Amino acid sequence: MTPQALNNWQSVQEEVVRRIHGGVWNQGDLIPNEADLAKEFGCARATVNRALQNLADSGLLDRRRKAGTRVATFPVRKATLEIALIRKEISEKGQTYSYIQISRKRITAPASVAAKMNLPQGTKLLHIICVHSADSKPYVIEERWINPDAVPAAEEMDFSQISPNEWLLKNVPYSEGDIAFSAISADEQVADLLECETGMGLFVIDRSTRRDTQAITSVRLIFSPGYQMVTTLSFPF
Amino acid sequence: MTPQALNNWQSVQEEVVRRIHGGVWNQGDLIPNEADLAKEFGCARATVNRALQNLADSGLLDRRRKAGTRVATFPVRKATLEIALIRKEISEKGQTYSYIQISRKRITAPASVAAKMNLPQGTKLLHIICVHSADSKPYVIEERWINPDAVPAAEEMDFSQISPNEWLLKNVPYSEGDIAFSAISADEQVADLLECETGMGLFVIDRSTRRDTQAITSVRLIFSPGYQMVTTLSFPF
DNA sequence: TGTTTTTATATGTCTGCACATATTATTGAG
DNA sequence: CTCAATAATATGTGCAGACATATAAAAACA
Repeated sequence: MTPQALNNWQSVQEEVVRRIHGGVWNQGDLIPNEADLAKEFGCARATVNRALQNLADSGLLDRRRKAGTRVATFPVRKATLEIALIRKEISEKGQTYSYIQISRKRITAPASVAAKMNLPQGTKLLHIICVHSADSKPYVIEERWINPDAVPAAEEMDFSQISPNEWLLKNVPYSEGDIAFSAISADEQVADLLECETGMGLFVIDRSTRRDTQAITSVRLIFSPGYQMVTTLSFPF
Repeated sequence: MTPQALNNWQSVQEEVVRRIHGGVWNQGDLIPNEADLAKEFGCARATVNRALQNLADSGLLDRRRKAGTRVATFPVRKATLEIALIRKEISEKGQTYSYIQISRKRITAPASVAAKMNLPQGTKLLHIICVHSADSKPYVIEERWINPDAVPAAEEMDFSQISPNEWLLKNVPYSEGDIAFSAISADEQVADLLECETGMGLFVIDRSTRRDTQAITSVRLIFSPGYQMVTTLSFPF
């Protein structure tokens, strides 16, 4: 029985994964080159290339020109997190979204914020604190700093109806930035806003975005106790 | 001056991003089809295809057969986290890695763990608690559950020298799984192990991995106060 | 008019070929 | 024997053309 030709990149990828799982090719092993695999699988080299490239992207293989392709020794797992609009995240869980603005000021940025946004000390920024709720229970605090030089329209914007999170995503899309995940203990103010006890461990996301090196905004999201951000450790197959 | 042909997928991608940034194409807009763009850019359709497909992967475009390609309305940001070996993570920061095992037992899995691992109530699991340190300061607690049915070799393994984290990655690679990020408050035992105060908010990663639906292991990583997991919100350009 | 079938179209992907490029291995000069 | 120039090789990517596939839109039907 002649084996069925693997003539699409998914089946080639599956076969390669199968060989790695099955121990045919072990960690660190050099696997045959694309041309040979193409001949063996009965497909074009481009098809093998796409499959192997995809596996390399997901960390299962290491490829280098001339050196060839080998099975990664400590395959780095990659988890992809989708950072969605808070309103969407809540309504997709089937919960009712609501939102209130707590405060809005135009103040001098604290040194830590200025540093993170790469702005000179003493820069005045728009500072907004608001709370997003799901089914009337506090879900997350949004503490937002906006650079009015980058987003002049923000100064006249009324954030009592639409959150900075949503407004910025619609009006200043396609920015790049850093994101950090950590934990803090709830101080009195935070505990009050989230209706929890002081000292509770809370999940925090810090994000700062820019566009062409100009700082746009920096935000700290403090989630209610028990919040989990979930995803899958995806390996291809 | 006739424009230089965009005859590689990266430059096509850049041009498309430029047009979106520049407002030539706005959120929700239908952009020209691949054949037309290829003609305009002076390259093959396959080249345009690769560029647009890549942008769709990163969430900037929505594509559907026959319906065409449009600019995503609320572009979902994707952050990719690389989940590395703890020892590697520490030594790559230039810190000295050390490791101690705190306890090792073979006990009945608590209901919560059994549920998460999709195992029947009352299953006996290998339970290991250990601490990874950086420059002699506690870095993270690893609380590990291993299913001996899936990994028989683990039962005879001595985890006082090599951590389960490292051993499993080497011996049961290529598994798939879930991962969740959250925060807890340090209880007395945790505070003791991490040499911090009780009640501190701590960053937590819960991970459970399986292979072909068979549960392999479940782990909770509890990080020292102040730990941040950092990455970039990548948009292509 | 409402529903099903057909058709047209944009993306998805394969093939075979060519050339580009990074990097290892070999060769040659000193 | 050491170091630099050169060749060899595996991956990276481009091209033109073809067919596959999903699906929106049009046509046919009840």
